[in-house]
Amino acid sequence: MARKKVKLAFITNSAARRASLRKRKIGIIKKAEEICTLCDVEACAIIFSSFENDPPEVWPSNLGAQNVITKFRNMPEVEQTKKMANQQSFSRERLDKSEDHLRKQQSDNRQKEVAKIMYGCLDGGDFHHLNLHYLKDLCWFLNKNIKDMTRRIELLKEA
Amino acid sequence: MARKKVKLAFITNSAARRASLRKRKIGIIKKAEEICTLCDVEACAIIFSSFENDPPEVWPSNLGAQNVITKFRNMPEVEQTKKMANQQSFSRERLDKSEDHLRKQQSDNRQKEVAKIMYGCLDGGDFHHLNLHYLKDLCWFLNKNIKDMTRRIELLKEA
DNA sequence: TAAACTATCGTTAGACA
DNA sequence: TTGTCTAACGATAGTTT
Repeated sequence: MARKKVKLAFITNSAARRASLRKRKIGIIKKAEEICTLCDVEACAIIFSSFENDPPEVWPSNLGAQNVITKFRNMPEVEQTKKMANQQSFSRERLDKSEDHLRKQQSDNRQKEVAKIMYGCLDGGDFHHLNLHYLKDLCWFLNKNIKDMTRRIELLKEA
Repeated sequence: MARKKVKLAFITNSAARRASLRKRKIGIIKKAEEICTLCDVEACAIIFSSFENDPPEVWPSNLGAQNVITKFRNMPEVEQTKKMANQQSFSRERLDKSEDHLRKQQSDNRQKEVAKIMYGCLDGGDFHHLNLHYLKDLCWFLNKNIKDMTRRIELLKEA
């Protein structure tokens, strides 16, 4: 995309690949932030580097991503795949049941986690000892709440 | 980004917002495909439209995303958040336990789902009755297997 | 509404520090 | 290795179908 039209294929040179990955990860996340701001969507992105001990890039934060994932999993996907081959209907039914159970547990876990964080905030604790990972989550969570509250204030103003 | 430098804020005009969302979703997914091809990463993206009955954009496919999500959830996130405030250690411990249980179930479900699809393939069934959603999943799954096999062949050649 | 178009803005490959 | 620079490539806002 610069100085030369790049061929869309695996970059064999691992230093160049690493450099490209680093830049493009930043690019994608910027795009994600833009679409979020401009169009007010809920979204998440997870990128696992192929370089073994790199941590995955998780956007907008660990917690933020998990929230979107939960919403995604709670979708009625079942409706879309229900009309599959009859021969598969039995195992499909068992799977659906197991998935429903899983989804319920996920919702419960999410609620517990969110509550825990909220309590942590309300405790008026000192957050200096928390690591970056957790702070990123917390930041996302607070931003989300501010956004929701702003929206509710706007609605009240209109009424 | 064209004809005019756009202000990075919520687009109040809903027709314009919708148009922007449509274009930018395509853009992001293209970027995701590129980073995947160039740098060989495992990644997924989920975008929920704020327009109510739009289905969410899920890339690379429903199944593909779920696979990445499972990998993400199986990460030792616990390690990163373990050293939180002591006052929270008890609920944290309970949560960890519950999360571990959840992860195990997710892995199990994933395995069942993948097996189900594989069996469907091996049955030599007719896929014409399947909907686009499921075909996208299947396509992703087969591509993944081809990629893995190609890699194994390359390794064998070297040896 | 959604395509197609295209001028303009944004991204990034390659070179260097 | 990562950060900065910038020419060239790519994405997209606004406009027209």
